[in-house]
Amino acid sequence: MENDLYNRNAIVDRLREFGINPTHQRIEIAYALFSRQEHLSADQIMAAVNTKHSETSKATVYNTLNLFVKRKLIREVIVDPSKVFYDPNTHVHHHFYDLAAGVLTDIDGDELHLTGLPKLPEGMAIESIDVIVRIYPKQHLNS
Amino acid sequence: MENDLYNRNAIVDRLREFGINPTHQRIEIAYALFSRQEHLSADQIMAAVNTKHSETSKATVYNTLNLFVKRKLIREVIVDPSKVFYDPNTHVHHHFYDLAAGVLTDIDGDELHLTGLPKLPEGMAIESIDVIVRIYPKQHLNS
DNA sequence: AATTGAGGTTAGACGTAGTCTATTTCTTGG
DNA sequence: CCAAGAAATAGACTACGTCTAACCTCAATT
Ligand SMILES: [Mn+2]
Ligand SMILES: [Mn+2]
Ligand SMILES: [Zn+2]
Ligand SMILES: [Zn+2]
Repeated sequence: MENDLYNRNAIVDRLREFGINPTHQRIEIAYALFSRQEHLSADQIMAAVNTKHSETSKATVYNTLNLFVKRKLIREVIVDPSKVFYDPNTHVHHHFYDLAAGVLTDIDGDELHLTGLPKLPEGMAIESIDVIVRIYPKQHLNS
Repeated sequence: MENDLYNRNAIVDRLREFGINPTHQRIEIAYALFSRQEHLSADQIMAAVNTKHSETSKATVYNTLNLFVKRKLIREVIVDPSKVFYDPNTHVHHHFYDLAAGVLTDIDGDELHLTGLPKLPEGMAIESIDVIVRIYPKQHLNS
């Protein structure tokens, strides 16, 4: 993985671009997300970062993810009432959410379009638009 | 409110239509949602139902809301990681979410349209499509 | 080299939405 | 009235996320 776009050197640069001091824990957490390019929960990220030897506390995982979100290095996806997913892809895009597997998949922002958005309530501005397409396996036996 | 569409008699009928045995607590919870026509959290519903004298336990509030959702009498809206909202409006529609106030507002399903939804992953079917437009007051000082 | 202080990490207590369990109460039909 | 299933309940419990207070790291200052 020498010329991986998401090697640790590239990640250090990326953190700096976003005004984030690249500490060891921050690099590992960013690496977990960017090298996989998947949607992970805080839990999954903590597990990924602590596989070899326990390096990072729960507090740091949450501190770091919240910092990354605030600096817009990553994005939060809220689809499951029981946990937040973190998304290394900050391009405009949307999501399939597989209800059976609990897995998110990207829908390209160039494919899916919205039309007819009504004017906003007075004095309001848009922060973001999230489209979630909830899907399930056809042969799924529902409770 | 004699000829309210959402008086308790109409609600009893509605519960029966959806195969729900209309007990006292279920009627009160449905009434809280349908008479207001607002998006409420479990917490707010419990408060609404227990204003005069405490009639309904937390367990019953959650049992009942989950039953209503399963029978599709109401719908869940997942926009805030800290609580679920319950929506008495089950027509196809979407939502503005005011991040500052924590309040949901409906966007009519006839106004906002989606185009270019890619084909689903193999063997999957759509359960629902949620569009959340997150908005904030323009003069909002961000953290 | 010692001191300082800011930024970062940590363990573990804490808050809290939602679930579960064991028990009690209600309803309904015989 | 009785039996039995359905519903409601208190309160223990779980789990995600936050907070606090102590500790560590490191670079700037003396
Ligand atoms: Mn958050
Ligand atoms: Mn639920
Ligand atoms: Zn994504
Ligand atoms: Zn709605």
